[in-house]
Amino acid sequence: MFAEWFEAGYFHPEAEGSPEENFSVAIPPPNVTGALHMGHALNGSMQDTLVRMNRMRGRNTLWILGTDHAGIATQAVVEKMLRAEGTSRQELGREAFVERVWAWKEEYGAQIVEQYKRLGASCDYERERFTLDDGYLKAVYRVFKQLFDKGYIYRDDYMVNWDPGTHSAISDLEVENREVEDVLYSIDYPVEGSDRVLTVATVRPETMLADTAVAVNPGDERYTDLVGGYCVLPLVGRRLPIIADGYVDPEFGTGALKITPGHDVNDFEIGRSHGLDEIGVIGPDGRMTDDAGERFAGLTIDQAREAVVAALREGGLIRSEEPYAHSVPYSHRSGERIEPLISLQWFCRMDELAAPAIQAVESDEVRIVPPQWKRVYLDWMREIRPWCISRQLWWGHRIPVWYCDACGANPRAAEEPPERCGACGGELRQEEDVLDTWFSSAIWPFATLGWPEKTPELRAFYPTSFLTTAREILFLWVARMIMMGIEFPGDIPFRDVYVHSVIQARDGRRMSKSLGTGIDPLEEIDRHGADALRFGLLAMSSTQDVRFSDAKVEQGADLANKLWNASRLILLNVKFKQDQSHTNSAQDQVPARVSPGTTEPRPETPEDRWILSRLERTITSVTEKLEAYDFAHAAQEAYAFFWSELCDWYLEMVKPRLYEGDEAASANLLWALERVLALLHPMMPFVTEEVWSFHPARRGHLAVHGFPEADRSLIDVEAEEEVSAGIELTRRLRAWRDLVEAPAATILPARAEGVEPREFVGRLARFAFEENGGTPVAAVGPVSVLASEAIDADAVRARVEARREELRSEVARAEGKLANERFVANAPPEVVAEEREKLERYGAELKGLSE
RNA sequence: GGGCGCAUAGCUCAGUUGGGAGAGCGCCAGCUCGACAAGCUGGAGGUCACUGGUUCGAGCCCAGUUGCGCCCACCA
Repeated sequence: MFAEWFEAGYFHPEAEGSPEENFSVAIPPPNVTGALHMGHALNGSMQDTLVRMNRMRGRNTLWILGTDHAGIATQAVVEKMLRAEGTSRQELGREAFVERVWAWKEEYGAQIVEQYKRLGASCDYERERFTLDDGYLKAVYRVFKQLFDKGYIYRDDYMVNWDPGTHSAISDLEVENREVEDVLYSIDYPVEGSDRVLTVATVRPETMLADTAVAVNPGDERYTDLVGGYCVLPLVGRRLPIIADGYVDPEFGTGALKITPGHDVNDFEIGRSHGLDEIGVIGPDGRMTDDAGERFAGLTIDQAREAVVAALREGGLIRSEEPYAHSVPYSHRSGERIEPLISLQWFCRMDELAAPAIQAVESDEVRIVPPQWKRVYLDWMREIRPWCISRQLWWGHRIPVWYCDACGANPRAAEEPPERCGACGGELRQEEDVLDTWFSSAIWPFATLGWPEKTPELRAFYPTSFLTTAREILFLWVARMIMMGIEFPGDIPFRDVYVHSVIQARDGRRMSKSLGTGIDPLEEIDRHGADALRFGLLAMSSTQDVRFSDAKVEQGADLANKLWNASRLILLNVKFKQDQSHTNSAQDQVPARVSPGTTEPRPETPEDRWILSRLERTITSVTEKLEAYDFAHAAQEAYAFFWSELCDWYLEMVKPRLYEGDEAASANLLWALERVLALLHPMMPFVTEEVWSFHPARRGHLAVHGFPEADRSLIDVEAEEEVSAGIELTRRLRAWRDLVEAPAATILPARAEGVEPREFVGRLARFAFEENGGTPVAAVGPVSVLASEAIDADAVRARVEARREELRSEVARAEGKLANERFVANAPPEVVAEEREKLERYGAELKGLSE
């Protein structure tokens, strides 16, 4: 089925028309390292549903597909492979290593794309992009150069999150804080020229080797006299100025704080404002440097901590040790503890870029749904800090900056490698570092369309229509796309951002590979089918996080099955000229493929008018839900209409007519089936397309069939009321016979009092309505059940008594309400009227039963 | 420390503006009804976390309490 769509070119639109009239989506690019996980499956199902709906509406629709080179993740995978081979990236050298990664990408990178096809995703597979392909690289370099020229990009020695695992700086957003139990050491620092000591507290005694000051609060009278003096750093002997800084909390510990500008973010800030020395004792490899002193150099951090503590203990300088729970930064990428250290990195100033991106969301030009995320976005953007964009990796976009070692001219950025130094003509050397992966992701919506070239695709499909995303990348990715979109192509990258919920594991934990809690969507597809998984995911999605529900996937599978079976009933029995020549002999009882025709509704009976009316209401409602990104209710409403109203009721109502060859019934069934298939197709493309292939009105694929638009003229309130009443009566009659334990197959005699019920009532409830004669034994609504051998008199009496009880309490309830003067006075008149009507109705029934 | 969210049937979740608590699954009973037992029919099952308030009326609004979850954050 997928191949048919694909080969027909439905997913590959011409680059025509304007973004306003077209519909386009840029897929959040999966990592090349990845396999389809449940997040992709959910996200993909949502996007495909809207993409297919809009394509069916006849809009020129593009769903751009591609993958992300995912710098750190991919490099790590290949490095692991090299280790298994007994070699390393250092041994291979940069060029050979990068070649290996490319080779790896060529071999495995296509996997995830194939998996999207299994899900049924109607992406444009012919326009697939990769964040490192040639055109994309050009776009990245153009962006870098322009930001550089504007002065936003600069190089600085600054405190960064150093990840000893990946040997690279990483951004604040890639750091996760974990609660950790550490030991808080209190250490005495002797005051110079005095026998006093300042006691400082730290969980990281090894960093004391890099201390360059001790700070106290300026208002702290205990230490006023010491400010301006010095401490002597134990083990090292360095003189540490005692400084005053408002940052220090006098309430915490002794109120004295050791300052380590080289290894602590706060201390770094304090150090810069006081002009303190910055000493680094921990190297990029996570080991102590020579500056830590002979005694400690070369030790790992843990070893150094032990050694420092031992040495301090020996000197009697540790005043106390106590357990201390606090949060510690860990690398989201490698899982190792982050070392804050000072390092020469490239940064991008964000203030100017953020301002219009804040404005765009404030004004709802970019609409964030659900709306609570708007504030989260705005709060973060208003506090935005410079972005460290360099990474000490080899896999990625090498920063397009060149240095001249000969004359030491200022580094220059260029889109193409410059030949020679502009100043002295000397050889140039390109920056070794690569860009943060998110730097290239940030330009995804327009770089994939060919920017900076003025391509037809860019003209036709930018800005894109919407973005679905998990909230965890709201800052990491979404915010940056908005900034870059406004800065470069000059327009927001998408109108709507839909932040979807997270599907958790069955036990409520996070789905994660490392926890072993992941559920593989491909296995679910194997087991239940892609349609079932899609339906299940849409139906279980919500505004809040939800646990993965096997039941919802099974509900989807059941729906697919029901669609097939109900269609079989309709298509095998409907009166329509069938072409037997295409009989599919491979499958038993599968209806023949039939020649094309057209369907039109033919509302002749109230039942016809009822189902047609209900169908139009369902179309309206499901469409509204989909447009509001309320996939769960859209899916479940479509399910409920099809299953309950169409199958359980209408099909049963019209069976006799269908078997007799009633043309109106046939026409209505074909019409309803066509519209239901089209309505469900965006959510469940495979089974609907398959069933459609047997529909006599078939013209071409359902994938490009018109999406149903509700026809208000078919809404019929009168028929809805009449048939609803018949359904209600049928239900009550069935319940009644069950309660009196009437044999299921027996047709019971009854008499209609007043209005004759619709024909289906007697048939479906298995009652025969007689004109006269018989002894009434019970009243069910307007129906008197007549005595017969099949009915046990005691059971009837019990049933009638039970009903009396029900009615008495209902009457009492209504009377109580109406006796309350304040209710009658204050409640809206229609509510009061309703209550009066109930009292009357129940009262009448009770009276009837008592006679 | 700040922000956001969640507690409703055995389970997973809905519940639009305040006017008799719903779905799917599970459970019980019945059913070879000319599509479907992956089905059909009927049924049982709820102190809407707790306390107080507003209101004629509260699952829904307000205040507080308890228990969970997530995000952000530079107290050693």
